Amino acid sequence: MGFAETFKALSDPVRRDILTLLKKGSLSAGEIGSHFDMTGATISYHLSILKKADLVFENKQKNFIYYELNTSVVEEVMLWLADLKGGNDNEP
Amino acid sequence: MGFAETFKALSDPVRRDILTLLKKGSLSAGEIGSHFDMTGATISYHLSILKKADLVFENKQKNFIYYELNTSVVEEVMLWLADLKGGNDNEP
DNA sequence: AGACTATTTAGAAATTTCTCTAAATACAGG
DNA sequence: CCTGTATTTAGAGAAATTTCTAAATAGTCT
Repeated sequence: MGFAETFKALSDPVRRDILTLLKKGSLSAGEIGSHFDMTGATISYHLSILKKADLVFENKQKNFIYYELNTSVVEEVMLWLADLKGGNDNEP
Repeated sequence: MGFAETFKALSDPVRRDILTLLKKGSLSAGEIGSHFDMTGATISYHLSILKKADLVFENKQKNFIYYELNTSVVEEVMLWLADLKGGNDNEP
């Protein structure tokens, strides 16, 4: 719930690739994992970081867990950057 | 020159604070350092990372080095995020 | 040139991050 | 209930990051 966690989450290439994958729609942990050359445990670790940063949320169905992009947090990060760039001094 | 470096650079709170400081205008390394409770060497390390990520550029004057925010890279990051969020599939 | 100031570089220690293997949990379906 | 599949948790090792102190550069000014 702070930018710290969000930016940290975005700082890893694997996690950014996961988010890009999720752009087209929700995917199960296994489906996500199949795009990478790493164990499911490692993917699970990355997903947990994205989840803690609120960049994704999960959706249990059967015994699959589907992950979905949380665009509202992406938007918050964009606002932070816009403020940095814009130099508008009216952000609290 | 890649997002990897840029996001990594943005992932540290000290470096984000430096960028926020630079929002109001350019500052010398020493002036930046005076806002933090760390040695000048550590600030220099953070500045080098921001510089490698092209998030700031430097400007020598007398024997001071002034650092300035590079808003164009901030904009590139915003575009990446906009694409992620928007799901507009027209980005090359 | 010499002294002084500003900043960076080098090396080392503490901490954090990423990845793996192995084991645990959760749940579905016969 | 038992077996099988999907995912997470725990523990450990390797690699990267952050910070410090001490020393090196670079440039100014008398």
